Amino acid sequence: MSDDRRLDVLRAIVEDYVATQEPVGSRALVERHHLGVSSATIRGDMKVLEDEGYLTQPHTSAGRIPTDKGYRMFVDRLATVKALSPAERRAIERFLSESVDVDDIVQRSVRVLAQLTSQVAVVQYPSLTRSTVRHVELVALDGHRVLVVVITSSGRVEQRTVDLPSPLGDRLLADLRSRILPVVLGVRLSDAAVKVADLIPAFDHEDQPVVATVVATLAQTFSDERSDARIVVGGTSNLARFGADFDTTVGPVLEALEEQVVLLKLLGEASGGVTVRIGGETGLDTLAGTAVVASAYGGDGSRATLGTVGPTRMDYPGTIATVAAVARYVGRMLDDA
Amino acid sequence: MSDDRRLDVLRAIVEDYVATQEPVGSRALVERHHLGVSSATIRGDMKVLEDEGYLTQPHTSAGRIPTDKGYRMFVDRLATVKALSPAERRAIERFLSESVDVDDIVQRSVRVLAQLTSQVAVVQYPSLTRSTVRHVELVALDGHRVLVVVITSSGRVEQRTVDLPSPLGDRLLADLRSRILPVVLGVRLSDAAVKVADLIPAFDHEDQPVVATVVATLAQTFSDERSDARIVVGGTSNLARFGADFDTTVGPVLEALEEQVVLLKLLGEASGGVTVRIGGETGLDTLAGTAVVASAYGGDGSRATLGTVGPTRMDYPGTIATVAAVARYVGRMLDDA
DNA sequence: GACTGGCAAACGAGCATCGAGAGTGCCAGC
DNA sequence: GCTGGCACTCTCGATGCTCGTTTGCCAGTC
Repeated sequence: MSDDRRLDVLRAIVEDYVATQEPVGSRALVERHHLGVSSATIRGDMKVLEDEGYLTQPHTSAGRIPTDKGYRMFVDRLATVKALSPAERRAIERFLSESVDVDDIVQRSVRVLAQLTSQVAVVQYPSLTRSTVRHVELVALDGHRVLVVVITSSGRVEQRTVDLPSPLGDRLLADLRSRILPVVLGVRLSDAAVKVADLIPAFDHEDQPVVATVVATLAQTFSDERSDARIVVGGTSNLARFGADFDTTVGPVLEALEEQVVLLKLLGEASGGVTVRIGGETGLDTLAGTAVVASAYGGDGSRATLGTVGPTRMDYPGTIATVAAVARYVGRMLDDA
Repeated sequence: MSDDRRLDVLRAIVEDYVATQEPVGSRALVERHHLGVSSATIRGDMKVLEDEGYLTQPHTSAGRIPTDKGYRMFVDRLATVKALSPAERRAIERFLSESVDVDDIVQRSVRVLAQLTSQVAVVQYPSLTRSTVRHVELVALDGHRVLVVVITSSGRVEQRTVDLPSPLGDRLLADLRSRILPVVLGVRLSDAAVKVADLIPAFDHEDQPVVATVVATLAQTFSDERSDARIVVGGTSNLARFGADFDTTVGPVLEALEEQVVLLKLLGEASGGVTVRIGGETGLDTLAGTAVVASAYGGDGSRATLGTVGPTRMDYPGTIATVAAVARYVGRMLDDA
């Protein structure tokens, strides 16, 4: 028995099922794809594929549909890479190139991704921890409060208000500013937090409480967890494609999309290229039937993850190509900026 | 015939229908509410109410459900104001009071609103146009680019990068900064744009092109439309309560929630207190069956709108109370900050 | 005059039945 | 190793039935 043909059958089934959303039977298969054999032979192959766990049937008298394992095999060994059409390429490039700032880039990537894949798009904000400090500003609001603003090399601006234990004079504020800047400029955020802390002893003893308060907030801003966890979701109306049943499919997905923590777990730590997680591989039981296609983007200064969430029965080659392309463009834009 | 009783009947029907989600018949009505009359009498009243357009029946042998007009009447004249439970009050106050900045406030209000109402929550970012300039910072990135940062009285930070036509020296940058600040500090954003433009002639003729570029960006940042239109949505998984049918109910709502323009229209210009829009009153045909409860929040410095989107068969008194309470707290927090 | 009890009529929801159609699994034969 | 053929299984849609709910109305009562 030819192993090759069995894999061809698996590929054909995945492709047909993705296209029609209906279980595919042996007859339909031989009609659509010109495999050189009869339906009976295909039936034999299908049986073997089912025994090996790549296919399953919803019920006896229906065709077969791929299992998660089947999709996995398809993605790993069977799918042929689909190049993006020039039109899509241009669409991505043009739309993203109009962005005016980081917020805008993220916003636009979500839109493009959702639009092109017809799935739910998820984009994580560029990570701060690896980027460096470009500027720090301290603004006195009134006697008792100071606004701390940190601008990073990735173009993000973080601000925080500090309530002071005692008033902070203009002289001290200027002093603070002039001492902080040279120490942190161009330094990685993760390291900057430590460096500013070292400054405290250099101030007059009586000023130290106030200075410490400001510095603490500054350090907190540097190592801000929230911004790292910030994620934007779009294209939720594409959930319509998931399936009719709200309670078992769409509901759980919507819930997952609202939880930052869950989302982060979903995107996972994409290492190099595009990562595909199918069904149980997402690590979330409630998301059976969904798959995640994710990719890291950006250089060292702004590394983070972006991707799509869709039904396991999705167009993997197309989705992978789109995610990869968007990740590439977004990365380029951030590194240029 | 007592008009009062008919209205009681309408109220009872709305309340029962909201509670059970099922058409309510005359018998069930007399059993649950101790109106002092028999079901036959109620039937008569119901008939009249239907003729007047407050009720309708899905089919002949079913009970009645309220029409949009019925809900309208209920909201306007029948609903008794439901005070928030102390627990809810505390929940709102505690959760919101932990916010560290404006982003956080908005984020948290969405969460609270969605949680307490079990509906989709929508919060518009505090408007910038009415707030004033608290600080302006110009940071030289390299010879050819300057980062413009504007901090507003409402605590928002807007930044923009400017590509310069020619290099901008430190001296000129400092000069620019020192001239801009006194002119715009404490001035409304809408007015500040004009004031900075007046500064250009004061500079050396050769410097004017560079200055003009920076000033133009600054003006643009002051009158930034995007931030005004920024809206955060949450609790979409509560759409499960809308109804089973995805294509006709949930889908369109999700689509509407993705479109900023539509959302803005939905929130509308809430004037004083809480505004309720029922069904067609939203002005969007695709959103039949949905109602919007919205309220303006914030003082002059940060006025904007927030609210919830839910099915017309919602707990109006509860939702109205919650929206009002959240709007009040959010407004207070912003005005304090 | 307003309310009540009773009753026929209307209608959807649920259930069982039935036939059509699709697909499988297997076997004997090439 | 592949093929045609055939019995078997199972879902899906249509049909027809019953049951329960609710209405609308009318004659009678307070």
